[in-house]
Amino acid sequence: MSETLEQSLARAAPDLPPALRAAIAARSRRVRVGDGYRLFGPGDRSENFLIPLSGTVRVEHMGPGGRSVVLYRVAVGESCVMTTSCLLSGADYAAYGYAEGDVEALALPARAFRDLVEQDPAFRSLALGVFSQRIIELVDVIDELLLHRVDLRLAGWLVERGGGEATIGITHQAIAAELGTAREVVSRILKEFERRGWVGLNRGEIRLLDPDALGRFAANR
Amino acid sequence: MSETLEQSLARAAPDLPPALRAAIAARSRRVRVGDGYRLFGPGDRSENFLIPLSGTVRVEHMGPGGRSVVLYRVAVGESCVMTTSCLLSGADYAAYGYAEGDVEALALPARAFRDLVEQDPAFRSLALGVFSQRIIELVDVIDELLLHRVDLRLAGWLVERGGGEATIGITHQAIAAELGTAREVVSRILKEFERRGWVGLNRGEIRLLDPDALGRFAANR
DNA sequence: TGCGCGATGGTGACCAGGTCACAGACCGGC
DNA sequence: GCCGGTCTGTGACCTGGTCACCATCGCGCA
Repeated sequence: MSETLEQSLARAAPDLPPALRAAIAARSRRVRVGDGYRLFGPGDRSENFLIPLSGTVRVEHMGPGGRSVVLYRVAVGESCVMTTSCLLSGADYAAYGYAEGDVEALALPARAFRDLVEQDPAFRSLALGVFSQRIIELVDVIDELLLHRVDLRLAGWLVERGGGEATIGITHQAIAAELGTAREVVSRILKEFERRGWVGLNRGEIRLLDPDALGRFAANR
Repeated sequence: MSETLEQSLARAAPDLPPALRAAIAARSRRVRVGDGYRLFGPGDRSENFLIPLSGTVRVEHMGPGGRSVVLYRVAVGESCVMTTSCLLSGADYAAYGYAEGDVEALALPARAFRDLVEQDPAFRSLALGVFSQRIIELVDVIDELLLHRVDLRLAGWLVERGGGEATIGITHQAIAAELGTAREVVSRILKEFERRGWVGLNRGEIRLLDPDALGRFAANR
């Protein structure tokens, strides 16, 4: 891959103005990590504005008891603002970022971020848009946690995550982290779904036998 | 009160550069509402960037079942970004804003907000800072909700809210909304605190008899 | 003054979900 | 084929949320 940063960015974020892509590429470095790699976490001081070129970044919060929730995902061409936020507000990180799939990303240093905000109107609206988006997503997470009824949420999550595919490869523990609940709860509910014939269970995988029934069940919320 | 908007803003936000204060004041209108007034809510289309001059604005999220949580408070000189966020990201409101105390505020229309972001570096950093701050606060709320142990959280909340005062005037229902739990739960726990001699209860008020004990209890988290 | 009504608080019964403890199943490497 | 770690299943138990209902208070008003 002898592609320049700018070319990579053009593929990942074709909507950005070319001048902005050039400006970002000029001050970023390329980061490549494998599936599951921890890109950032509490205590790190590597304040970068991350822009995935391939793969996504899962941003999780971990509470004191070790339980965690997925706050949001950073898709290709979007950007993660957690680190930037903490930098700007002076607070410490409250989140971990993990690679999902092999991730290639641009890392724009905090200094360059500030400069671009000053100089480039398109970058400003990009940054503000991303911040807004994250705020909305966080409120959605809060809504989910308040609403609970884990069985309904799990059913909905399965259908959404399945996205037409017949099988989902994931552990119960990982699902628990997605939903902000405990592993045992996920196991119990999945077992119940299996009894009803909605899913088939194997180690590390879930077969969706009746996505429609799951969808209807989830819609009872 | 024949004070100009600019003078009011100078009192509320003395740290802002005078030129920025003038620019904000020039395009804002003054809003005055009484305690408890609903400043915004889902479905409204009055996109304003609110800057309280006196009183604070409580931003609450309400879930489908009618249960609510306080997301954050906007203090004097700060600003609420919920409406702005929704505007920028195209999503619908997920929150209500209520006046706490008699609130006087500047309302800066969305259009003016965008213009100021473009033109004024100080306003840009103000806006980005506020967004960052809110993100951190939302993650804190998520942390609290995950951690639960409502009795510990309630004890901590009482001490913090009391702030040295001997009495807090508030209903159990309102406390439940603060913590994102149910009224009955608050009543039960407060009753237990009363049995232990930590608080005294009267309709609409809570006397803190032993804040130290409450503090120690909360610290067990 | 006393009546009525809405807001507030108290309580018991019950269910959902989280925690703890532990066992069994599976999987890869040696 | 054995052994370790990882993943899953399950029962016992506790906390918290929901529901139903009543008691009490404050206040306006006949």
